[in-house]
Amino acid sequence: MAKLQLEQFLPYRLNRIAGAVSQEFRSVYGPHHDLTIPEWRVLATLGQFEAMSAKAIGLHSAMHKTKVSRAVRALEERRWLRRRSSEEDRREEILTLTTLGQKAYQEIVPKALAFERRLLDELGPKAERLLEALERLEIIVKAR
Amino acid sequence: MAKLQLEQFLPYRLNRIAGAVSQEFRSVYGPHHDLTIPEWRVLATLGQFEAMSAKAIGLHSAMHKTKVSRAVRALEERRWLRRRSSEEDRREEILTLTTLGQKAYQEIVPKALAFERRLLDELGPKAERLLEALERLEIIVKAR
DNA sequence: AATGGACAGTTACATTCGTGACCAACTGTG
DNA sequence: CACAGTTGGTCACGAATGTAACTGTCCATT
Repeated sequence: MAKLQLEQFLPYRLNRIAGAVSQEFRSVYGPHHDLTIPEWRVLATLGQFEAMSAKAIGLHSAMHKTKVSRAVRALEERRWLRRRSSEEDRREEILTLTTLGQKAYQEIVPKALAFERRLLDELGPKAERLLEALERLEIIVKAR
Repeated sequence: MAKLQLEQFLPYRLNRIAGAVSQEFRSVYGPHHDLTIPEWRVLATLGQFEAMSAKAIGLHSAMHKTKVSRAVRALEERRWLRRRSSEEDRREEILTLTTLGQKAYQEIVPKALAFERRLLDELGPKAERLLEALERLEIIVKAR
């Protein structure tokens, strides 16, 4: 009689751990800035690339276009980003962070990096291996 | 000016990969059995432990009690599990798989294990490292 | 230049999910 | 044994998410 130990099963473990890490990470930007995960991803992408369309943000941060659309509107209402329609293609809107948005980004990034470093430090020598394996796993899963 | 590469950022990568793996895995049991993830987890837990309360299932499979409640009802309506109230504590219900549920479990488990093995095989020697690191990471994150 | 298909982004609708209130049953303290 | 607090499970509600339809724009073909 075949059995499976759920707590050892890779898809389950990945989900569980990813959820726990995200939850923890949320306590980095949550209390001070009250961001959702989609909003954080949009902020992070715009902080990284300066100007970008919603479509491109979705591609880069692996989010559905409606998710991006809502996160963008939320950040816009917060005056953290601005949109202007593109010259070349008036269907798309070029999004950029406002000064306020940049300030928030600059506040959060060091905390985010510190959070990540703390995790990796606690992992010690296993950290390097984890990152390598994740890289490979990402490629494997993408290739389907 | 501090920057952060979202695509390299650990919480994001974990989420992304976990989601992709789950998505892929869903194609193992999805088409034939049309299960949601919570339903799969309940099934897997009962298949593993024979008899269990909803509370215990939630603890073991890391699900909110309402999620468990709904998944249990769905499986019950499908006649995959049965409930009887406990003798010792009449608040709780002891859940067990029906013959039908066991049959489904027996069908899915080999596919699930094959799916996992295929992933680990493709990871090659990195697989061992990944599992070790995940184990450690799980402990670290739980300890907060 | 006109038309049809593709595409960026938004909106409406249905589904899923978590929070909090709730009920029934247990447990401990007096 | 009475009462207060706790616990297992469900339900109602609001928030978040995905699917599908829709609007406006672009572009290829005629």
